[in-house]
Amino acid sequence: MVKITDVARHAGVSPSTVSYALSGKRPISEETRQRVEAAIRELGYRPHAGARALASSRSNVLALVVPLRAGIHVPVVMQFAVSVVTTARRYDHDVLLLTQEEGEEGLRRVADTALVDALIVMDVQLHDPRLPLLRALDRPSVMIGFPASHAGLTCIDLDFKAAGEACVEQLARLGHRVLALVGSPPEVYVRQTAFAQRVVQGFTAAADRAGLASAVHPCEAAPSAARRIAEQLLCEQPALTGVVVHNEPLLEPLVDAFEQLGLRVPGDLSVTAICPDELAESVRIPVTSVALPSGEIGTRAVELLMQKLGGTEVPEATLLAPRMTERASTAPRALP
Amino acid sequence: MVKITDVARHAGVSPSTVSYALSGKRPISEETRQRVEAAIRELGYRPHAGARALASSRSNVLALVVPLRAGIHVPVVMQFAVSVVTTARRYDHDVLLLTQEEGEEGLRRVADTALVDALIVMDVQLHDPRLPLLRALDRPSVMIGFPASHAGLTCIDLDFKAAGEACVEQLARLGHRVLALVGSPPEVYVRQTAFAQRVVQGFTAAADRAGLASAVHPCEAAPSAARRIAEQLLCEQPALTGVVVHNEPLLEPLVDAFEQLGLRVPGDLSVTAICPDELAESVRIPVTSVALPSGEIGTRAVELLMQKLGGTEVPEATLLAPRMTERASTAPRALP
DNA sequence: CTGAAAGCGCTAACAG
DNA sequence: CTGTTAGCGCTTTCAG
Repeated sequence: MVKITDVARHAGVSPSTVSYALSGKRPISEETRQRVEAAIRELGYRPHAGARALASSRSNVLALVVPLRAGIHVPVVMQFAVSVVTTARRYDHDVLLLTQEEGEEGLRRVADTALVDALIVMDVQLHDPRLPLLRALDRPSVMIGFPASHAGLTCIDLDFKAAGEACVEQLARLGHRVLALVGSPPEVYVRQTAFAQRVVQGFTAAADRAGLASAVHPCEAAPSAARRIAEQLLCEQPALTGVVVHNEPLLEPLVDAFEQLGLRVPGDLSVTAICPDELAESVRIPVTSVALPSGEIGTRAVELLMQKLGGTEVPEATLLAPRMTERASTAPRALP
Repeated sequence: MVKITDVARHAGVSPSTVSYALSGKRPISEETRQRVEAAIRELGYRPHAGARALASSRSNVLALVVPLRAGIHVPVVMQFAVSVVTTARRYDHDVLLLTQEEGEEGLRRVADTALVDALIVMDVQLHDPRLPLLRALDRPSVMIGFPASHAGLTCIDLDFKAAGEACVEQLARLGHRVLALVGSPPEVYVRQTAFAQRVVQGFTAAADRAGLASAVHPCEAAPSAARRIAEQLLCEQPALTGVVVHNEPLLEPLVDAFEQLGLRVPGDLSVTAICPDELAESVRIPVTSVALPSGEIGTRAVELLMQKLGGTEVPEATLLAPRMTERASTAPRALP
């Protein structure tokens, strides 16, 4: 293995000069830098990550904790993970993958052994048991999602309440008076995942404000549930003309189910969703939607972490404003 | 930060004794071990990962390279990643997440900097550009999937050829004489992903052997493609009664499309698939399928790597035998 | 702008 | 069964 002293000797400089040439932490004359770089290239030198971590107390590794639970949409998690890795690499960091299953002990382990410099935690619950730990850890962290109280923590997420409102307002603007929200699976609400509840809050508040009739239906994510929920909706709200879907796997099957029940989308029923743009676009009838920008959230999460690692203060809460795209699934309410 | 010398002092032993008590690499008297463990607990000691890696030249981290490409089914990748992480933890290892995008340079980087001890590479192509590198690296690796030639490498995967054959044989047994394979998206074949081709080989070979008519149709993964491909199949093979689906996102929509075209499944058309069991079970008409055991493959991949790290020889090729489960989508061919 | 040298915290000979 | 000690390869004062 070629080490820094080999490079130094080859370039006719001291090891510290090589180190500084690499880190840029102090000025190096152009000529010396050239020689060092040449030596590095010729010898194929790669600094040893462990030695570096030991000497500098920085591992240049971030931990990413991904959820495994039922009711979360896998492609969103994956897209998020990819954007975290990609962004981390831009800052010369790598990403260690942890599963939710490892729990608090896992977080403590990677932080206390200095395996990672900082942590990103996904799928935060309203009363997440990891909160006290994250506050106590000597390493910075960013949470995707908002717990009940985030004092002393850094959180980022789509503004799901505003997203729910935006969907309602759009439908209201189109003249719809009776709305329904088809939400996430019941277990997601039971375990108090904040984002699901926030959508409900926004949806209900906006509907009330606009004087619209509204109903909320948590729903299994299985496509087979689509037909059942569609029938139930039409039965309970015969005058229904506007539907908001916050349940990725159900979106396409639900639109199909409506059509099979003889309702044209958007002729009889306007549909909007909160989901990744790619999904909304891929439905047979492209769906008007508020984007779930997993990629952007991942990128921003890493950027926040990098600022914290650099000693910069960052806002405790970052709520991304909803961005709605009109597609083929919404239209003005047909006159009776 | 509490370090090993603190623990040693607190327990009245030498640092090396603490180290050995932790690693078990040499016998420690019961009494001493107790004292050391007590000291560790009382002080909340955690060995520093970097220091450990430097001194032992083992980071206890594995690299996992995940594919990002179009045409791969995200939940399979995710399930695979989770099983790798879970199994790695059982061996006291962590997992560093790399994206395909980083390419060969990424592999070289994490290997040469000693960030990781070993690598797992997914989505291997027939003529994968990473092969020479993996052979040359001084660290062991395991590939998920089989390249054209795997001499000097370790590969593991479902036996996709046998899986394709199993599907045909099952349909043949039920009396079906005209079969079609609805495959992965064209780009998957174009870039020569081995597993997709192997399914085709197995399907075609088994059909020919049994004297059955057969046709292969690569197909986009979008649900919207289902209706189109269904019509095309029936048009080109009017006598079609057996379909093999190797395209996860298309499975449910395709079954729906057949029914909408007036074909009963399994009454008029028997359908089998190669996909994760959970997917096959979740379709409205549960589908007879050969399981894609991502979890098992992940586990086995880690176990192979651990053996290699331990200096044990392992087989170059591990092909998992297909396991077929009969469900509601297959039935004997109706008499004309 | 550059060098010398003291660690970072742990492991693994070596010695007993 | 346990202790002593010499590194592992790099960063970062301190000195010039």
